[in-house]
Amino acid sequence: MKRVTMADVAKEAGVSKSTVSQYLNQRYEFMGEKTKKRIEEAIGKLGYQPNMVARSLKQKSSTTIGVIVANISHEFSTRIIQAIEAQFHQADYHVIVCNAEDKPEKEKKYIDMLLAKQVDGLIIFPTSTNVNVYNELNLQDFPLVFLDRSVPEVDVPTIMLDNKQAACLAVQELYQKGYEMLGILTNSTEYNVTPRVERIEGFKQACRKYGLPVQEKFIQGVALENMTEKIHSIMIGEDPPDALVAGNDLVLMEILTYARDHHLRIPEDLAIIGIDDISFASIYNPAITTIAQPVEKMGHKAATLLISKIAKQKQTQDEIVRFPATLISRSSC
Amino acid sequence: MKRVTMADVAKEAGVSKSTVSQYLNQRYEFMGEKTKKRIEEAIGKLGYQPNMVARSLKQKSSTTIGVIVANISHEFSTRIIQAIEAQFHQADYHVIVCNAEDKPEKEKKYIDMLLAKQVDGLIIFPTSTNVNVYNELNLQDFPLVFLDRSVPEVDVPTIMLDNKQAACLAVQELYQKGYEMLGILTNSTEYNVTPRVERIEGFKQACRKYGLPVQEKFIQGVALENMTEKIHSIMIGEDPPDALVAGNDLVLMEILTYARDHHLRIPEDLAIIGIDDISFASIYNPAITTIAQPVEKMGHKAATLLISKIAKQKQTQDEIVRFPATLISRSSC
DNA sequence: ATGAAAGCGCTAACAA
DNA sequence: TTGTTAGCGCTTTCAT
Repeated sequence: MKRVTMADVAKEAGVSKSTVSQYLNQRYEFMGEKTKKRIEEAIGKLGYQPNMVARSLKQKSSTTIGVIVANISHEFSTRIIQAIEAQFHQADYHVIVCNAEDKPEKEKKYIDMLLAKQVDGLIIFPTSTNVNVYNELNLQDFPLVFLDRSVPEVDVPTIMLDNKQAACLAVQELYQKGYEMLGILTNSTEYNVTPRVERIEGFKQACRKYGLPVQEKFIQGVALENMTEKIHSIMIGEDPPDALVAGNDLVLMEILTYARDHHLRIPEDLAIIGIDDISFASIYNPAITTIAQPVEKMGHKAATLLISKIAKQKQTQDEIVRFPATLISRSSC
Repeated sequence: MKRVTMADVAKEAGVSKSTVSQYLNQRYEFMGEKTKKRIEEAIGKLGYQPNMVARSLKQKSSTTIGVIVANISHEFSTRIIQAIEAQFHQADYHVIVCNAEDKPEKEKKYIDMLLAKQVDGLIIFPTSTNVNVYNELNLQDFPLVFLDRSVPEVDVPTIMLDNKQAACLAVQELYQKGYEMLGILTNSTEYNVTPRVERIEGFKQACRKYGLPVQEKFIQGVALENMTEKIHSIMIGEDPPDALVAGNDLVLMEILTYARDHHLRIPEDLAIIGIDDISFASIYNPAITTIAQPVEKMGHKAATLLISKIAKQKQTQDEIVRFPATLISRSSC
């Protein structure tokens, strides 16, 4: 497994390394046709492959960026990563994806590793606890973009859903369908994760707007492990809600599982709307109404934003870009 | 954004670069306590972060491996990638994931890019058309492992499902539930993609074993775009099958969508078993029986195998490791 | 116990 | 038009 280097090509072609380098970097301007041809042949004959590591060392750019996702198990995460990857692939960048599993220490560790690998930029779904780390990066003018969540203390361009509007859309739909006592369930709000907090807030605002009662006991941010239990306590109480908003795909699964296990008919016994349009919502029986994030657009935007930051094109950047959610109305409510 | 180098640390600590390097690589043996302390302090003070690119250039190892997945849109792909990533993370490797989108040219391009980046190894879901490329890698003793699909012409360790057994399991379950006319649908078999071909083969063998009729018209490998049409032609024909095996998750979605649109009751009008246990199968109404791949085990095995290959520990390696599928029986059939 | 120096494969002035 | 040379930041003999 011996690698062919530029020197080998140079020797084979009877020219110097620099000439080969010129050739590889398309600086043909002052290059003789015959030289070009000979280098071309030498490369072909030896099966030369440039060594990006050496190139990176010199150029101080790895044409690689890192994505640190808070939790890969949401369909939203994998889908937006695909969109991001597609965009960077076009720009000839590679993407290293890291899953922080909602753990700030892991996030920190990944940031360090990625920086050590000289990535040219970072897209982070921030856990909020590493504020000093983010600020440090920012101070050094390191290309950084936040996704999905915002960190008020840090001045970094952020791509996220208009969460309040999303929750509002859900409430509106339920209101219009005639439901009167709504609830919303999200993952734990312990760490003030933006989407959860904002969706709950939007939910409340919308309820007030439509004159619906706001029952705190039906508005819960609770860890997934305890979700079933929480749902149960809500549903067996006096005057249970007639409609529930699922804060994300995983919560939706919990609710559907509960509904099935307890023979709740959807939407007769309980109407459901899920925030995040997941693949099976449309084929579920009955089809589940959802609030969709414009995932591709968001991934695309995050990627192009980072690319432009890397290119130092200090183009005017809105600090936070909020994308609108759309309602995908189906039979479940 | 000025990076601190080893030279800076050396100066700050009043020692030479080599000593700092020793320190970083834990070669403390002959190092004075005071020197150690001073280097430690200098690193802390300057906030030094080693440059992995420089290190990689010297060491000829990037502590990065590449995974080229044939098609990321299968839940199987994303889940097994997670398992692989988890394993490499433990070994302090980074993983670059590339999606070949079932296109051999893209696969080839990714292989070249990853090699240029000096990845230490590759896990590939092979498209079969790049046989010469695989052989070249193999010839050079480049650490390579195949996943999900085998390539007969190439002698590379391969981790895959025991596809025949999987299909057999599906048929057995349907047979035992009393179904008599079975069919199986997979993605296009045009390129002889191992799982599709083998699942069909296993299906046929099992049907014969149980004395069930083998109707070629109910055994189809067809592109996803044309799946609905194909299902329709099968179901409206004379004596349609009373049970269908879905070759993978995407096919299952197609069948379920069709069933819903045409008001086929499951399992009364049509029983269904899906190969690949996807998250929503259990909460579907009715719950869908599936054949599960031991995804985590497979990812783990692929990763450890590659790691051991990288470590040149020429441990005895079975050329192809086939993992058994398991039946997850639910109400749908 | 620590330092000097060579070199990994490439790029980019600057010479020629 | 092409070659010479000096690094990029690190590791690793080999001296000292």
